[in-house]
Amino acid sequence: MDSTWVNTSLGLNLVPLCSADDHQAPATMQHELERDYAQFQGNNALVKEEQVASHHDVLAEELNRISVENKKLTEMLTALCENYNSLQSHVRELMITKQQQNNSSDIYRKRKAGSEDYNNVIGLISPGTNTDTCSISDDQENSCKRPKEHTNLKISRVYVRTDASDTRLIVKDGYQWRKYGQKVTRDNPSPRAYYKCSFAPSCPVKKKVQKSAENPCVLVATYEGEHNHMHPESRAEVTLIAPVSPNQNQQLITSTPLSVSPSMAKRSAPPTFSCDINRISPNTTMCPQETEAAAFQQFLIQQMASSLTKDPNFTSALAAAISGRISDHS
DNA sequence: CGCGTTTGACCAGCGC
DNA sequence: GCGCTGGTCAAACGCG
Repeated sequence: MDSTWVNTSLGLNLVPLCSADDHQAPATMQHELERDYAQFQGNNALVKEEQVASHHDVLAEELNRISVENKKLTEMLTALCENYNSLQSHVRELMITKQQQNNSSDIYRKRKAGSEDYNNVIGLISPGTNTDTCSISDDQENSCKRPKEHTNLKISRVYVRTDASDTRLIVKDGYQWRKYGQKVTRDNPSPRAYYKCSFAPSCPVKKKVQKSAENPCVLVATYEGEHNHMHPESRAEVTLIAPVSPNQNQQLITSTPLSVSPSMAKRSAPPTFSCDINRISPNTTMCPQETEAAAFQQFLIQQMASSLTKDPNFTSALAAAISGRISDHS
């Protein structure tokens, strides 16, 4: 990796340090400067050459030190990129493994397998409560649906973080939904709510919302079908809703389809995730695919930042660089 | 009064 | 065939 673009300057913009004892009157300081200048003029030419040579040595030493520091930072950046790539490939392998398991197993013909899959995905993407939410597109889940009714149904899931105490099964995604049923399922104490898209009478999209069995702070919204109409709002509410709001304590972050979907498998190249951070802010207009991509990028960035701060080599090198800068100026 | 929600009943698929 | 389960329907209800 080319290191020339890496700015090794810490940008501290330090002024020459002086001790507390040096707070002298300006007149005194000027007097000392004049005395030093007189001494300087009094030196012979040999002394001047020695001083220039000494100064040159100092500069050369400084240059070497910066070069070493630059090299060290470049190595760390390279290692970071390698870790990022390995993490990405690991996630991809997990997705492929899961897809293969789905293909090879008949359990997804069973109805209950669908809800088990919910929990598996949650455990895979957010093993703890530290992560927010994500979604996957899952065309393959068709296999666990009634084959006569759902032949070309597009199914996607969105995970929404909410209050565990919030019993409302509401996921704001900008569309208009009409609730037509609620059911308590066998493997989850939380009821499942059934919604139909009510924006267009002929819209076939349905939505199921249920709290995760493992993490009651997570709402799982399953979308079936595709809308045959435009989004009802130009500014969709598929947004991150600030948790400070007491009534709408929801944080919806979706991710790039992690995919288990045949559509993903058809792609010529595996999905890649750039390092651009698209901060999801309130009232951001984003389609579900865009929010998924942005959220997954953010998830990866958080993972990278977390691993960086936990890396003792990185923190020690950073501390050394800062202290080196300070000592140089003092 | 219109619209959305609630909730018990009903239907269909699946396993035993 | 029976029971279990998920999904859907529709009457009752509440709210603005």
